[in-house]
Amino acid sequence: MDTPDRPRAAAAGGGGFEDSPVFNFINSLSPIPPPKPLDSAHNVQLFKSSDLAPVSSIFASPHVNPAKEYKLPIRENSVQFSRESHSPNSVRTRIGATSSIRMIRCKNIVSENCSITCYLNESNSSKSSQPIQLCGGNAETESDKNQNTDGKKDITTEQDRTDLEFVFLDQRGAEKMDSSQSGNNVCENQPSEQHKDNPGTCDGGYMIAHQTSNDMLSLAPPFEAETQLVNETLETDVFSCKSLLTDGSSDLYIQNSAHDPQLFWAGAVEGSATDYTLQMLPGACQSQMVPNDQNCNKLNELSDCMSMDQNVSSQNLRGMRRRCLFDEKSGAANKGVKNTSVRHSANSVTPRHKTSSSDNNLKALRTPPCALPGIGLHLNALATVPKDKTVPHNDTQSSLNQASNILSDVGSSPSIADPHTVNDDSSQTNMVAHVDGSGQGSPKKKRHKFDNGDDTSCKRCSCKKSKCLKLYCECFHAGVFCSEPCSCQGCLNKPSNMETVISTREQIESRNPLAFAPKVIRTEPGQELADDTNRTPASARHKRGCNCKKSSCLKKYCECYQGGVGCSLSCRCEGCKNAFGRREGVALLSIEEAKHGCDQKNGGVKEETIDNDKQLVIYQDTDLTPAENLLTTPSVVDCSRLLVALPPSSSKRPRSSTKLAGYSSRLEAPLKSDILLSPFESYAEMVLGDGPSNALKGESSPQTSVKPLEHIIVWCLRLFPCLFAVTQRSRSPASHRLLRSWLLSCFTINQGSFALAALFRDELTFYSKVEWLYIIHT
DNA sequence: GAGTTTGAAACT
DNA sequence: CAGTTTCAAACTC
Repeated sequence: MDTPDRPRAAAAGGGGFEDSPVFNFINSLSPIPPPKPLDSAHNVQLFKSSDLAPVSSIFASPHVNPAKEYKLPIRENSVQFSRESHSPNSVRTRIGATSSIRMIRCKNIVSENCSITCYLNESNSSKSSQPIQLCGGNAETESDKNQNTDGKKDITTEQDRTDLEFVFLDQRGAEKMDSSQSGNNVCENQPSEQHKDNPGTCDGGYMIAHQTSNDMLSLAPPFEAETQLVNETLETDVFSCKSLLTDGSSDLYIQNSAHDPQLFWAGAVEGSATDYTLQMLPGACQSQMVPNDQNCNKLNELSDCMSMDQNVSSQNLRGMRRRCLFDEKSGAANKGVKNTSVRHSANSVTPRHKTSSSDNNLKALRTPPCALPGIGLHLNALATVPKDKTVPHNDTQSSLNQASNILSDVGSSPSIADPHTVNDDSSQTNMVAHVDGSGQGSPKKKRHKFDNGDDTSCKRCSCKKSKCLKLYCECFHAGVFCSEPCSCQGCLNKPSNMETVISTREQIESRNPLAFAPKVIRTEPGQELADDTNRTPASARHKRGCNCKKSSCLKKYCECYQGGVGCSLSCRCEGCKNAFGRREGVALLSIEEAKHGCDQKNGGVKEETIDNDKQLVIYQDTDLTPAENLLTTPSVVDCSRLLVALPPSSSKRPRSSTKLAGYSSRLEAPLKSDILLSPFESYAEMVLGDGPSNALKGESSPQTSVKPLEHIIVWCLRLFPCLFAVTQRSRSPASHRLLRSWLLSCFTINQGSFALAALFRDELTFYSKVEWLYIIHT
């Protein structure tokens, strides 16, 4: 394990990427490269073959799914902030995970005197990092340099003076940035007219802060060059979180790449893991900034720094999308709300100014709820959704979901919110719109279903006495700010009360670390949503069991039922009749059957139709067991727990054996795939030392020769090849050390698994483009 | 839409 | 940790 220094082995092109033909090729690509069907297909296939990831979604080419394309604007629009609207409150942010990214729009930053040095990747020509001087507030710059160390303090301090609002964006935010469809520009979402013509031009100034420890950051960049950029940036402290915070003079808004600001808290929905992660991380915040206004041109390139070059190719878009999944999900509700507008402006994004002018309040954010930072919140939450609530899901997108779900499984996540995730898919979009339309006049309940779908979307709570600062409040629980749709009274769950909200969350979390964890954790991500789908339903577990007495676990009072999962041994329910699986251990199938399935060790996924319910029962690959064991309640460990029955609504879903087959292959393939396996092995060896390869191959039971932690790592790597790829590309020994230490620390704390999950998820998300490169290179 | 039921969260 | 109270969602009418 202590071999961080080891050379990244053979895998993926062990050589420096920047030197590789692929790298050169990528750099030479025009910002708006033509789609490459073959590549995408290839990529998809590769991923499918792997356990992980749903590459397909990641790399889905825009062309393939036009609908998605126009979706991006939606999300971005979903949250609209006006400049003026930002509240004077300072927000204390936390980094949900290593890769959490903050995007902050700097008001008039350009006009300010501050000089900011950024290393940007020139989209086309200038490849590597070039320092860019931005004008901002001097104070910022200096403060950054001096104050990097303690972001929190700085932030707090700032509160006093502050005009600043901080929102920590998780990767989603980054994704958004990346998401610039046409131009790779941060500005992508900006008014279409402007941007299309001038990809490089942004009217607004945005600052993107990437919060992570320096080390972590260094890890992140797939390529040395990028890494270097980041590191340099960090070193210079040009944009440390502190600096941003410290600069009281400047108005900072949080915005996503789009003009319309969206607030996302890192790990908003997710569980407590985030917190831990943060704590573990070395404190410095790193940031990348994207300037607003005219300077955007230069700054646009920053986005590249964050996640590969968008320039790279159309594939970037895919990556974007994939990353965007979180957002999209979160934005589901928003979509619904703004759906109409979205349609109208399919291509154009609402200028932030519009919003700003109209909304001065944070409420402007209504559409996109803000995920609360920090404590207990994280992305994992993509959640479980009762089938009936779920929105159709696109295969391609599923990749992320899978990953996230898996993680969430592993960890806790948040999701509370659970359910109702929305996908990028065009179909999804339609669905959302449809729903939305129906919901517009519909009562709160109906709206609820959809809103909940989004992890980060507003839950439309109607709290009266809790002030939306207790778990009773769905919004609070989900880590989002209450917004317009809410009918709460005396609500304190607002950006203006950040401190209160955060402290309250901390309090609650300290009491119960799992408080913000999702009630139901799914093993497989988002697939459950699938409409189209064939997607296998995810298996799910309970964070903690239900305690139903009168509802017989047949109503939504039951968390398990609501989450679309069966009750488990961890439940304390009485008279359980959960349609998704009874507590006694038998869901739709008898335990024996389940065990039989496990024994067969088909590994893959088996699909069975249950005549009675027309539900799908899936046996999950037992390979996952090790990790699950760590993360699961002991009581739930047996094979039966892996059973998942789709909610009744799912019965409608068409089941395509084809896709299922694909899925199964995905699960199985990784082990068999030379392409992926090899890298993993090398990585495993690097990290774990000799011998792990077997574990990776599945030849030996993990427990056999690998220590628990190591085993987990191996498992994670199997699940997230991209992580491997990323780490492998990170040449910095420090990166490896950091990764290792981080993993270790994750497990030293309670719920470390959650943190781990968050870590990996973030890595996955953040580096999706790297993945792409990796695939190509391979 | 109002009232009831329910079970989780909060409190003691 | 158990019992009670509070709370807001789910549900019913």
